[in-house]
Amino acid sequence: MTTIKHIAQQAGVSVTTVSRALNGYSDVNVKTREKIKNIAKELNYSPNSLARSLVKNQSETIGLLVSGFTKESVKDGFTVEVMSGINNFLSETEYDLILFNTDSSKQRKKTYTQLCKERRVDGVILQGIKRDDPYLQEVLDSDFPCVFIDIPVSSDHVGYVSTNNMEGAKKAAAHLLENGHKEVAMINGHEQAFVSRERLEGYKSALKEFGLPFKEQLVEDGGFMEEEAYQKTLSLLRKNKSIDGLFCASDLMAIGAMRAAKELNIKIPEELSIIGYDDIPLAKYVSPSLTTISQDKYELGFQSARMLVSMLREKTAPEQSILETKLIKRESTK
Amino acid sequence: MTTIKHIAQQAGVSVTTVSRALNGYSDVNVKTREKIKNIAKELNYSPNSLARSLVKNQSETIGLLVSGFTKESVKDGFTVEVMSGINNFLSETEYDLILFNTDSSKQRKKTYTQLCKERRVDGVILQGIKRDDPYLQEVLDSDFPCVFIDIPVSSDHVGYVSTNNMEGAKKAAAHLLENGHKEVAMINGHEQAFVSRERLEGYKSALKEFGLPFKEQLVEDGGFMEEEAYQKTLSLLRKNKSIDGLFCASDLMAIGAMRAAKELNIKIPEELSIIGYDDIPLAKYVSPSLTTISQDKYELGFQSARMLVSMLREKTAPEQSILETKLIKRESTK
DNA sequence: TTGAAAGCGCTAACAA
DNA sequence: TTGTTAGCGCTTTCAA
Repeated sequence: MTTIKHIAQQAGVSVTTVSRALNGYSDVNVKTREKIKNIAKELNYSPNSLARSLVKNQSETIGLLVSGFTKESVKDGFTVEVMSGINNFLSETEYDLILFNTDSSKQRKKTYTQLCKERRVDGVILQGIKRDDPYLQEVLDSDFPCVFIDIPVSSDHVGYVSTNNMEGAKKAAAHLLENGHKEVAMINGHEQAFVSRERLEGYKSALKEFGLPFKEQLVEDGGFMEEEAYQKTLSLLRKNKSIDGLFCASDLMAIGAMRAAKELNIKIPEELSIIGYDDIPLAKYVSPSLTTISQDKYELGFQSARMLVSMLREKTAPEQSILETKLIKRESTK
Repeated sequence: MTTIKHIAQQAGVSVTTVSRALNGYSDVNVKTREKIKNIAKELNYSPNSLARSLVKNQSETIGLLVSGFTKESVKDGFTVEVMSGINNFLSETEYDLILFNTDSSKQRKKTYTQLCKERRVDGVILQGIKRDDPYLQEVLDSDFPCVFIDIPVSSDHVGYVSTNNMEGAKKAAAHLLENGHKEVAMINGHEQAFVSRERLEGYKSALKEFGLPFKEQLVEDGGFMEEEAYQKTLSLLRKNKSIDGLFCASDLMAIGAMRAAKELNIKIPEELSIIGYDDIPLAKYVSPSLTTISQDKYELGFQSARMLVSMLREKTAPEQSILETKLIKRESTK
């Protein structure tokens, strides 16, 4: 493999000059530069980014820590769309993405920060980490430039991008209440998700606005999983015959809920309106198609990458960015 | 940031000894090792993988070149599932994944091989590259250990994993023909996809087996896109009223085709049977649910990672691995 | 405009 | 069992 040493030899100059010529420094003779560039091309030279990173002490890589990249959770295209946004922004920069799998056994031995430190990534994007994740604090304690997705935590080196979950959930519940539903239940995600807390607040807030009491027994956690939501909905509907509206904190769970309703011969939306959250690709295609709160997953990724790169390049302070949601009316609600 | 130098100082030994102790070499005194390990922990030491890679001339990273990681193509979860398989295998190894975006403008300046060479990746997995991609040859000409997904090309440093597209397509067409369909059309992908050729062959082969002639005018390319398939199906059905079966080379296209049929008030499957290819998550949920040929996308990724790692670690020869497909009977075919 | 020299953090002969 | 030395490929002072 060709190195600048080889080029220097061929060109009869020092490695310093080669380095300068190839990196576009101005203080090098035009002819020398041309000569060097030609030789480099001839020799099919590729700079060794490892060597460069080592001396410059920056790797031009960004670490991506995602959970939810498992076989099962591929279905709700959430993580992918986020990644697609990140990827698209980064593709216009000098940074490459290095993917760390947080579900691996490797991860259990090496903490997130260890992984990042070893690879000397310049910054990190985190998505899908739970509130009780033991390593979350570690990341905060480190001094890695970080952007969290959907984790409203920040410090001098940590920013986040999220959507307005509280408003979104409120919109969802309000949509049902506006249309005359009186007994609106909720299938939430799980205790350890930041967004779940916020969405619960939104739901409560809507109830309050419509002068309805919050009833504990109408809220269940579905763990963001279709099957679990199906089970919970089943028991919810069996126990509370008067439920006429159901807000699910994810589309996948809403799909599970729809299945439960069908099984109980409850007509959607005539007897029960169901509204989801996320607007995943599936939502449009299920039958009846799913009314939902759309969040811009691509933008979530795109913005987090943008923020991180800005922190790295322009030394800007981390921000707290909140994206808005949108109600998408389809067939599953009256 | 702590280095082995610091540790060496603290421990009163040479850096060599530290290196050996930390890397688990046997020729180091137990007490010295313990001492060094303790100091390392105390100082919160993290090895610098860049330095190590530089000297060892291997980076323990695998490059992933995917196309189809754009905002639009997220819908058919194909790429994601493949990535999930790759990721899952690699998470049990020492390798990390570095993601190169092939749709970027950066890519136009730097070829795939350049990206890989600069980052000194140990091997590469390629997916979604077209036959006419100018860089494909370059990869072949290089000496990077490579595994292609769905590109049946191999050499002494290139293996591939694919599914039996010919058989799969044949199964699809045969499924329609067996059930009495006489005029079976096909919406294929595009000219530049390896799999499209093979699937066309499978389709022809089934026709032949059932003693039916191949009719050029019954085959159109839908570019693997829902919208395009919708358009093509529309014109196909308008021109050929006798079509009673349709084989689409991807589920997404089949979904587009279903929409076209609905628009023309053609009943599925009573008047027209439609069969897809891939078995993406959507397939089960559309209405009527889509009969399709399932390919194991996760396995595609998993196996390619497995092969590559085996090539890297055990210096095994690249293989040609072909996975089988499975007919999934649902409601869209009689 | 160019080069010599030092060094980024690590590994690996080789010698002791 | 340990240390000395050289070197991976590059950038960056500093001096010429």
